[in-house]
Amino acid sequence: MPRPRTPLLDRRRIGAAALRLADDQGTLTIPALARELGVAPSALYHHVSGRDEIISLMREELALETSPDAWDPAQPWERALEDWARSYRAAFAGHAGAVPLLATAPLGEPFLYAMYEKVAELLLTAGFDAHQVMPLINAMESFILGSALDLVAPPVQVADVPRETAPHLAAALHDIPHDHRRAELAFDIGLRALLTGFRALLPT
Amino acid sequence: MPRPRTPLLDRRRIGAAALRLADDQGTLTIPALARELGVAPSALYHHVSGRDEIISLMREELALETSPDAWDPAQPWERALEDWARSYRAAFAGHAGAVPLLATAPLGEPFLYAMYEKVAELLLTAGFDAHQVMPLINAMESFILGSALDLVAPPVQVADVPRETAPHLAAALHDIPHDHRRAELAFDIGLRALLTGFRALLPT
DNA sequence: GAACTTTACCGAATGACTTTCAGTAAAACC
DNA sequence: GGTTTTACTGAAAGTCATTCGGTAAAGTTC
Repeated sequence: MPRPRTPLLDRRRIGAAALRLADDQGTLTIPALARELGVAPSALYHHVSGRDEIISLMREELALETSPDAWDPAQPWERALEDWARSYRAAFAGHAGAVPLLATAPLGEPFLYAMYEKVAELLLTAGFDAHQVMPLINAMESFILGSALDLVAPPVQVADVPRETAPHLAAALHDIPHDHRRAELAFDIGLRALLTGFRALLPT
Repeated sequence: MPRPRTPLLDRRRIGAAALRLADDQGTLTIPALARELGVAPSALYHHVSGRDEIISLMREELALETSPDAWDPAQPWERALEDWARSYRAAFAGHAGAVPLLATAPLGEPFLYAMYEKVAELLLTAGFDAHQVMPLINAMESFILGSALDLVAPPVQVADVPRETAPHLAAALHDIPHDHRRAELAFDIGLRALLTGFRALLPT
């Protein structure tokens, strides 16, 4: 009830607990988060302005958890870009339950600028036109974010598709896995296509 | 208070009003939706099972509003696929405020099967391997959905980027518009890259 | 066309949620 | 040692989604 001997909360702990909670519950509520942290709900408001800021802290935590050496800008640009995209998506995939929460109040935050800088340098030194760099980064990010959402999307169920009215769809669905590999297949083919398309933009 | 002479509600009206409301308010609440429709909040529950179903109706309404002849499968596959992607994204862009709501409980609904069937036929007759078709569709969809979210994402502000610590990012941000054209540039370059990459998958 | 059933709404109530604010006592500072 | 700051609690306000019993019109059956 009084001030505790040693602080129970800080922004880092709040973000981490929120991410953990959202990941396995699929939702984030202040009472549940407070319970997880062993404090009263109102205590949180001495550290953050509200729920939205907690979600921002979750993204920050996600970024901190992602190892910064997951990709190396010194490699050939295609390989480096691919590694970046994969590690970015893997960060989301590691907290699939929280993806809907993280995806919707999107990514304009200053702590991402270091990442953008690294990718921008990569693309500029690879020879891309300066005017193309941000659109390229944004396109990649859109694909990655969309793929993260796809990860938690309900798959098209083969059984639901009437073979008479949708024969081509039924054929395309044949042998497609229904677990996480479905989304991975889509991510793989899309990522490779993007990289191929990007390469074609380079001056020869 | 009694039963009205003529019904005030049906699922179509609910979906349309919800989409309109979410689009310009950015949020969807049952009381606000009921007010928009001129009924008590509880009246809605005689037509839908709950808020989630209303969101599903919003997507259905979005699909209905999208003109089905926006793209023609009889055209060359690259052109047809591009038109499909553009009309798909345009549907989201026409209700940008509702995108966060529509994006998160995604697209596994039966009323989309007709669209999938059309695209599947397109890709199969174009000569793509049957095993590639669903991954290709999913990848496209992820990119489109991510691009729709990007539409409402706060852009990286050039002013926030310190030129000393992020020189390449600052260079890449030079001359990049801050309005909707930013997202369009990214969508354009990404879409073209995907199409180029897809073409490379075809057997010669 | 009268009795019955069904339908489409209202109003009130419940429980969960976010957020605010006035205490409170320990910590930190001088 | 006294004052101020800090980090919490507890209660309360306001909103939301959802449920349920009531009501009178619409539809249905004979």
